Amino acid sequence: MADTENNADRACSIQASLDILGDRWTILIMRDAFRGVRRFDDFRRDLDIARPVLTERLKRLVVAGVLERRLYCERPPRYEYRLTPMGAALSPTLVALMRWGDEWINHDEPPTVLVHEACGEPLDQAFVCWHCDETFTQSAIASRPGNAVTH
Amino acid sequence: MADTENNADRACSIQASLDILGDRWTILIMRDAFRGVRRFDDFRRDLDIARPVLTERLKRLVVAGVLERRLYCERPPRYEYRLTPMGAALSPTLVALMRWGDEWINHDEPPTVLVHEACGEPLDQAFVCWHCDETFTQSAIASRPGNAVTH
DNA sequence: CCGACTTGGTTTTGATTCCGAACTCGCTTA
DNA sequence: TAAGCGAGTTCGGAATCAAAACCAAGTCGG
Repeated sequence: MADTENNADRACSIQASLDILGDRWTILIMRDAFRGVRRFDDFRRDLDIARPVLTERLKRLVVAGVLERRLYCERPPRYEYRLTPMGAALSPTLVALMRWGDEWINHDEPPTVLVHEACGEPLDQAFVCWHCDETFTQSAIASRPGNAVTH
Repeated sequence: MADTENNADRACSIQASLDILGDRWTILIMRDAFRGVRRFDDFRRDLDIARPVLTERLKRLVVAGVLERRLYCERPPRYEYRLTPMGAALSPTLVALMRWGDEWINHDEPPTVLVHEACGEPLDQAFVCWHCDETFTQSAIASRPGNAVTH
């Protein structure tokens, strides 16, 4: 391996994700989308974001395939922004962020609790090894290069 | 509740987390910290980030309690930045981001795979209901206000 | 039929923030 | 003595941001 290599060059899915999500507003826009916000002005009011910035961010998210721009009224033409499956797949990321904030910043007063729909009890996020059929929140985790890299 | 209320005002742990992590560089800095990067110039080279920006970000992360600035050499004085427990607790967030990038951007060639240290098999991230003793990756999830908010 | 209002933007105009390059400081090594 | 290194600080100029005004297409109230 060349010694000029650095992690920024190396393919990294965190980097790739942040190329789409990595600015001050985008993750908050996605959070709102999860909460059911769909319309331009609702995003704008809710986030208190400047219009041109919101316009640009929504466009980028649509291009990235995370939101879909859909006509919901023909005359006058009105558009709404909805989560695509790719966007909906962000839920573990947002949940992880929320739980981290709950635990380390808002400590004893989590503003929102996620519950198992079937039983109504609070739920947790964890790592699972389907092979060992084991669940753990601690980090008994190692990493190795994927199939794109030979080791 | 006042109708001027919006989600930005409302206490939100995602918002709180992003107040610490929410700019173009911070999450990448944390990723590097997880990979074992500790020194100023290593971060700088690895991320190709401007020095003043890195200085400011590291300071903020130390103030936030996510990194610890530790003297590792007395003469000349040299400091390194290490994850605190609060910082280490970000691993589920970073894993979620990585897996999302794996699945939706890098599709068939995940650059890095996480494995269960005990058995070496790939591991997954999921939601768990300890009450029902059930694990699921799909979203059978509802949310309700936490104890800080009356509904 | 006229004017006010709504949604979903675009344009324009300063104020921040960012980046690159050069400089500093304390110390080590040749 | 000079050169080099780690860890920053100090400058401009460039990109980005926010606030406010403007626009367009339609709707509603009187």
